[in-house]
Amino acid sequence: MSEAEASSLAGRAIVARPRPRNRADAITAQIRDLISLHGLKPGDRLPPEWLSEEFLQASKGTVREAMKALQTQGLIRTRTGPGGGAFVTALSGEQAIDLLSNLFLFERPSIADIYALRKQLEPELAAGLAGRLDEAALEELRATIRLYEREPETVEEEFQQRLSELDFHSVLASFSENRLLAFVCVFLQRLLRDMAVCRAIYMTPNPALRETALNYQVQLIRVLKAGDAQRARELMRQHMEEAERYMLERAAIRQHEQGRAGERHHSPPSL
Amino acid sequence: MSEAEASSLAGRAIVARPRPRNRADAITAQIRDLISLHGLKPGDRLPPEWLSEEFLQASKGTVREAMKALQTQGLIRTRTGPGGGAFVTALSGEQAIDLLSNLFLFERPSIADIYALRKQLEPELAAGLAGRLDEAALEELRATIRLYEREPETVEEEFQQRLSELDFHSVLASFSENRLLAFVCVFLQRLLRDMAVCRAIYMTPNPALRETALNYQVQLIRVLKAGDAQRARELMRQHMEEAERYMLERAAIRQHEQGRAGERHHSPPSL
DNA sequence: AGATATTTGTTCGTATGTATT
DNA sequence: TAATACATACGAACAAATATC
Repeated sequence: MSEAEASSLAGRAIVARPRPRNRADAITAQIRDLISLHGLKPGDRLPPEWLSEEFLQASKGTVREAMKALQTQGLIRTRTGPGGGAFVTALSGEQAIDLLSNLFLFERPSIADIYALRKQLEPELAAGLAGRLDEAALEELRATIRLYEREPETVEEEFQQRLSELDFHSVLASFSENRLLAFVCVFLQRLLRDMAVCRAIYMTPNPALRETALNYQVQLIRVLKAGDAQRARELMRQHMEEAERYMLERAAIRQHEQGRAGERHHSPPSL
Repeated sequence: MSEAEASSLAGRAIVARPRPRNRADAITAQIRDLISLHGLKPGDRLPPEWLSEEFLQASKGTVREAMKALQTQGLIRTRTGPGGGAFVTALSGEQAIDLLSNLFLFERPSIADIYALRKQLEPELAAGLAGRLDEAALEELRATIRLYEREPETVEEEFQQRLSELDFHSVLASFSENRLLAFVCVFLQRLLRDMAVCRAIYMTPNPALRETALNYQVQLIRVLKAGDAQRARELMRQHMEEAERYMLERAAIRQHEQGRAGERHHSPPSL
């Protein structure tokens, strides 16, 4: 069986598209199909005739609406002026995370939920990087560490340092050859960042944790350079477990304090 | 420090929004902020005055464009008729996966990439479910298995059975209390489904694999019912490793065959 | 540097469709 | 059934951005 046959068969079997609710949605699907059918790649310009009112049998406003949908899906971007028009783009990781962040807007995962994944994935990420980082990459990691090397003086600085600590993990992820793994890790970090509880926790000074985290990361850079995958995995695993323990503990204390105060802060979701 | 202070501080520190490229984008952001600020929840109706041309200082078409963006982000849905309008919704898992699928459209992850995550996550998922499934859930799993119990007779049936096999994992995920973990697992399954290579592999008959997969899943249901988390984890780990081994092996064979034939099928991305 | 052509972005008025009461 | 309140769609004109000559 050829690739094409397989593709069409699978396509028939899998994609059960919902009936479009209006003209704009139908056009969105139509243009997506055209892109797919013609194998357009990022950077390619959409032929203007595909977007013409005559071809689509819709007015300019409706077509614009469809384009806006494709745009927010990260599939195209438009440019004005001569030679402008709609161009195929690849959805960026950041944009994808922004879109995904809406998924857990109203029903946030718990700290334990997030760490259940981090504990599994970040060690693998670290292990996969052992012996594969060049000097420039190592230096970038060291530079990130330097941002929280010194004792913080203000609450704001404390907070910024914690964010940089998370950044360390993002930078690490960015070096992974497994884009999928990197993406999920960065997404998990972003979820942590955005959680109100975590943000509050991040602002409570904790010199001891800072010290040990720093220690982990210095060690990690060393074993990554040495190419010891097993040791890197183990280090990260310990780091994750310690971090989770700390976060859960602080969250419990906070909840207890708030319970005593009798206050119920239903903080609005941060979009 | 209060929750509100923490939130605003963090907000300032984290969200560095790119300047909107046009009026519609600005309105999109503005409305999102209004929803967030007023703590609107799924089901709530957006006050019509927020969408009025006077308030937003924009025309109908532009406002509509902004609404279309919010709609494709899964944040609102609109209803016609009296009492209709724009309503806040929670982004559904399916819609989120659809949005995410665009991320790896042009640069697909490899089978190894996907299994690097599946191997870590699915065993945890299984372990977390041990002893927590009621009879209805167990029955749903058994029903899924029945779909590929019998020997397939046609290629199409073979293919459908493989999809049902993947469905087993989706159903399993749907029972998890960790929505985040469930989401990532289902997304990984979807990535596998959509890969052209996998679809081709799925169509090559393999009675032995079907048999062992079935065996794994029957055993898994048993230990889940018995509440043996450790055994569930181990079973799933083995199943994942075996599945990966098989997929990689078949992919290598396929590539070899195609190399001999001298053909290069650049299959268009399936949107 | 400045005029010009091309293409997206925005507006306004109007008309039609659709679901509730 | 009819009136109502809302979304959806159209089209012509105008504004803004940007590449080319």
